[in-house]
Amino acid sequence: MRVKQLADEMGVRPDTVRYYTRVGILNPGRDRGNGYKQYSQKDHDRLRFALRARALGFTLADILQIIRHAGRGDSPCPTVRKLIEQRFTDIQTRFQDTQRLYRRMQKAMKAWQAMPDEEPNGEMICTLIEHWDKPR
Amino acid sequence: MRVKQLADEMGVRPDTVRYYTRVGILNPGRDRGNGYKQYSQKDHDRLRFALRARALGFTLADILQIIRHAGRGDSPCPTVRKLIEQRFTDIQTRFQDTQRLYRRMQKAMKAWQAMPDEEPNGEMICTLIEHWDKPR
DNA sequence: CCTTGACCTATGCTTAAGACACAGGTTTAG
DNA sequence: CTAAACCTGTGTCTTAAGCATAGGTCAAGG
Repeated sequence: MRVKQLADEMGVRPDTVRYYTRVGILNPGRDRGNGYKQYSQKDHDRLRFALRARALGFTLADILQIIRHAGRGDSPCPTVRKLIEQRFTDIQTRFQDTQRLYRRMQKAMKAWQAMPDEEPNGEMICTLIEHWDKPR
Repeated sequence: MRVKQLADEMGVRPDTVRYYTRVGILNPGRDRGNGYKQYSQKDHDRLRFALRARALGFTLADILQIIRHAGRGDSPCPTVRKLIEQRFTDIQTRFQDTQRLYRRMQKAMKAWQAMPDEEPNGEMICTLIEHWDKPR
């Protein structure tokens, strides 16, 4: 199986398959003759696993670590439980940051409705941005 | 004024000042003699502006565009109003994506509390991940 | 005068997860 | 047999800095 076929079956782009190959999640052989990568059923299973793990917030480095564990016969589950806690903390932080920014932007856009456009002068580049949060 | 002094005054790292210089937001001169960058009051004002704009969700490319506008004497405000709408849409999308992932992770972690660790077999790498959302 | 150590600087490389560009190879239709 | 459509591998680009490295500067001490 070649890049495009595998990508189409899993609903991703060929570049994603190539990238996962580059980082070592997939290990295709090579077609002697034209040098094209040849993906096996094992690669197919791994890609399916990787996409599910990514949808749960694991990084590709996490996924690689989990696969390596499983490859040595160990149960990867304890690692998985530990890793998802770290990723959960990360997402929590990102969520809060994004929310704060979201609200700040909303507030600014609303305040700007009542403000006129002004020309830049020596000190100020844009009064909207430089005055948006100190209306006093 | 050199890199560190400007960075300290604005509460950022020297690398941030260097990066903003690389992308063209700051334009220091050079100290003949030792070749160190020399930042002026104009750079100081620009950095202050850039940090405020970044805190409102503008990208550095946006900021550069706004500064260029102002440099030609045009009022950058119409551009600013247009750009923040685009960034607001971006953040809205990111906020929703992050929220969805946050909830998915929460759900998975809860479901996993009742699931045992299992060894990997031929098809499965980790049952937690491969079965988390189809409990039948 | 010289040296040690602390601090500072410029430059280039690395990051995450792909997207994109490009030159060339392959396959299918006519 | 050729032209078009499609596919492939490789390399570069993206954000907004963080980090490593090698070397320069400055003050204190001998």
